[in-house]
Amino acid sequence: MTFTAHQKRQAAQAQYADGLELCPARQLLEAISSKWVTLVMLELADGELRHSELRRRIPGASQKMLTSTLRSLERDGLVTRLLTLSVPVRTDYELTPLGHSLLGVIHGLKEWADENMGQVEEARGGYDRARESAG
Amino acid sequence: MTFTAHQKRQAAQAQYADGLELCPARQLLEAISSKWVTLVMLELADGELRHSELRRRIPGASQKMLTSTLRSLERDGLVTRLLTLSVPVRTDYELTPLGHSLLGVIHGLKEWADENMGQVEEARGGYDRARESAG
DNA sequence: CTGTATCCTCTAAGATACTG
DNA sequence: CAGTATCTTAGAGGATACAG
Repeated sequence: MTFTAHQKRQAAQAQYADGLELCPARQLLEAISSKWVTLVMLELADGELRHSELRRRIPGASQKMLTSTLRSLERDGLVTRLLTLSVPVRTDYELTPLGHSLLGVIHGLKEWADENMGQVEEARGGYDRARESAG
Repeated sequence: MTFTAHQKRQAAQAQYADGLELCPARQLLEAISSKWVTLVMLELADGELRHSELRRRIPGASQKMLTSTLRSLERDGLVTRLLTLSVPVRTDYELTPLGHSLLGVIHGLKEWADENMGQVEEARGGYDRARESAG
């Protein structure tokens, strides 16, 4: 059995892609770039909150997305879920120590963004204007 | 004209979502979480590289994705593109100062990931095992 | 109140083929 | 060598209805 150059390239790409999935930094990026993750974590920074309170504070998130975000945070060991079996039910969410430590990284991102996204904004404007006039 | 509670909620969500798009931190996350952005930037950390060299170093990226990643980095003012009109054509890519500064944030992410993704990995395993046995 | 189950849409990412 | 143009697909995100 022999392979064409094309097949070899495909194989290399597939292998590289698999390796990427295992890269810790890649996984972290995928975890925190999901739309509501950082917002939820920021809200929980000052202490535990009920599900309904989170919903009130992050009105953009649908109920489904909020729950699924919280589930993935819980699964990743970044948030703990406390269920109180009263009627009606009550659930509180709280950051774990690991979650708090991740919050540090998120603040780093936020800081850079606040300081530099203006420049990025400008660059985008310039780039777009150049294409517009040039075609 | 009056509105139902449902319509009001919808409006609030839409408005909140629009605000989110404008949030610098959100934009930053969207910019760097695109699949090949960080890899390209890391490769360019030590100096300029040709298109073909980048392609060789990041075999997982298709030609299309590499070009489109480089375009968006250029648009954001993070990378400069130097075109040399020889035959065949030659293009070199290099980080801008802004790009280098962003690299610092990326290293922060990477560091946290290297130190802590093991714990996340463990938490995931525990969570999944618990569901498996409990159902 | 909290959470699940469906269905739907939109787009990032990829495969492929072509041009200067 | 570098880049563009199409077509396809998988999955994130969302709307809605229902359940414990």
